[in-house]
Amino acid sequence: MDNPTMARLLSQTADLLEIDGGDNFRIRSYRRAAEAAEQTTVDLMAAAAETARLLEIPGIGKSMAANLQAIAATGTLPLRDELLAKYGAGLLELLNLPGMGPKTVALLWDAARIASIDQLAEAIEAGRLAGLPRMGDKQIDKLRKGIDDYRRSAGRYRIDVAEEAAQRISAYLLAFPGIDKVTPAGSLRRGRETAGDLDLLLTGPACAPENTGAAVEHVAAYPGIHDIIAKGENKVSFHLANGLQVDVRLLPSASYGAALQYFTGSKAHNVSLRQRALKMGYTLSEWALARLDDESTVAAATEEEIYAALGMDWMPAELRENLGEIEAAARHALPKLIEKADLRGDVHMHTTATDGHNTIREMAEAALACGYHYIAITDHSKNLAMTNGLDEKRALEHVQRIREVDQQMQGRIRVFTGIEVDILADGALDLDDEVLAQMDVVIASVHTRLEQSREEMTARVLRAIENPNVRILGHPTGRLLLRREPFAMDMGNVLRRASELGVAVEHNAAPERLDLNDRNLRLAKESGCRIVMNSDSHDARNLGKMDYGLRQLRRAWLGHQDVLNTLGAEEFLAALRPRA
DNA sequence: GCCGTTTTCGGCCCGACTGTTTTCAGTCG
Repeated sequence: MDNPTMARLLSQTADLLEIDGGDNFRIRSYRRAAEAAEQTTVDLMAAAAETARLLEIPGIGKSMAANLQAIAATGTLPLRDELLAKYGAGLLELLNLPGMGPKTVALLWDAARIASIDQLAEAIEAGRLAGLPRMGDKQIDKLRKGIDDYRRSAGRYRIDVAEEAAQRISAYLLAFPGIDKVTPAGSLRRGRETAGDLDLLLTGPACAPENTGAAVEHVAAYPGIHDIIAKGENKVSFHLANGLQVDVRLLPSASYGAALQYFTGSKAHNVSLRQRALKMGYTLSEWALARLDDESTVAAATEEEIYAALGMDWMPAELRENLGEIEAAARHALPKLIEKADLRGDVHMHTTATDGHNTIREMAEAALACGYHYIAITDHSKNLAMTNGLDEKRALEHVQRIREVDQQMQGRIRVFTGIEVDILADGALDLDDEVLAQMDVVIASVHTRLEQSREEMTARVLRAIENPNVRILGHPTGRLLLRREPFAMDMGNVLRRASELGVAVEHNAAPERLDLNDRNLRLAKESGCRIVMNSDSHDARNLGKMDYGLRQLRRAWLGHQDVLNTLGAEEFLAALRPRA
């Protein structure tokens, strides 16, 4: 069982306890433990053998350690099983409906023995909800609509989808006189891979308190709105046609910093920050940091002054996940994170020889325009027949052409030879070693989805990187690559071995790829594994588009020195595992 | 149930919006 699955069991137990009317602080502990299990780079299955290792994780105490050990040993948690037996599994699904919290779930259960979304839908149609406390016509309509929406899909949205929506809505809002600035907050600002909703903050004269009426009406008139969820004096919430929820907030400029801090989150970061504020005699809200005694404002206009008043350095939004950044900011020891200008090369791209849209020369010119010092051309190998993958003979001819273009560029940019080979089911590569030995950069990637077990998949990749020609492990987790679940691998083992062998691990920059998630990137950093950030471009226009991948690197606290292609051309080649 | 600038007990984050409440509970972020 992996960490996210264990985290889910704890989180469900918290939900069930809440429905059951359990102690709020005990419930919070289960929530906190679930978050800890989700975030930690410790492999909980392995750590379950040693209680001390579990206790080192913040949020895990004696009882939670015992719970994790029970899960590791039996695959289930007794308390959760007990509560599920009492209420049934459908109850947890009810919590997914908008406006449906534990109190309402408990009410529906107590009053009407409703324990699933289907039963709720049936009860609504049969009119059995009328007359229950807090169940007026509007509430029932809201539930009916919520069930429809939930069945239609919901879930989280890829970050580029949210960003595009943010840009369109911003352009509309900025056209209104008196709205000066639109700032996206929330997961979009923190650079997460997905966003559950979109938070937009508005400032300007039209957003001054007591004077927001016209601006609110303008927001509510946005042509892309599917339906309005809520509309107040300083907030409008709505759904777009694709189901994405947008929360627009109108703010006085005096409290812009407090609001930006607050709505950027994450929730865990904010909770910690407010606890810190309380200890210092302050209270922090979305309006201001204020004194507890006389309620006078200490800081509110900018994030910088709020963090400063709390004795901390300002930090980039990507770090705000309550993973130690608050302590680091208080010690004035925040890391200097990698930036776009630090990247000097891109060593994964395709050309017209296989499934790319541009020639070698065109890719080189485009990379030069991006300010890169070097690239590697890494077309597909023969196993990917659908891409016209290169066999041994064509691969050697291609190498020759790459070297010619390298000459033609006259040192303005270096063009390295390379190839992206496929890792076969048994861990062998699909091209001969003599050919691979000709390449500056050999990226080994898993492309085919085989129904292999976690152990088989791990063994397959471990064998592939033993090949001395392999210099970079590509698509290490295959995330979203096949639009299904990522490859299930023992990433801890793979990253550790890659580090020992000097094989670098690729992090793909495209929003639909993002090969390594936050946890795996942190794991790579802890393993001493070198990361290479590539675009995997199939089109010259995508070469410089590294923004999404960069934000993931920053979220994992990676700095310039942690990413291999921040080095110059010759240093980069020298730092890779020596060629066979 | 966790944790320690309140340190082994006694605390544990804050405000807006909604609906149905005649003064507030529940949900959400």
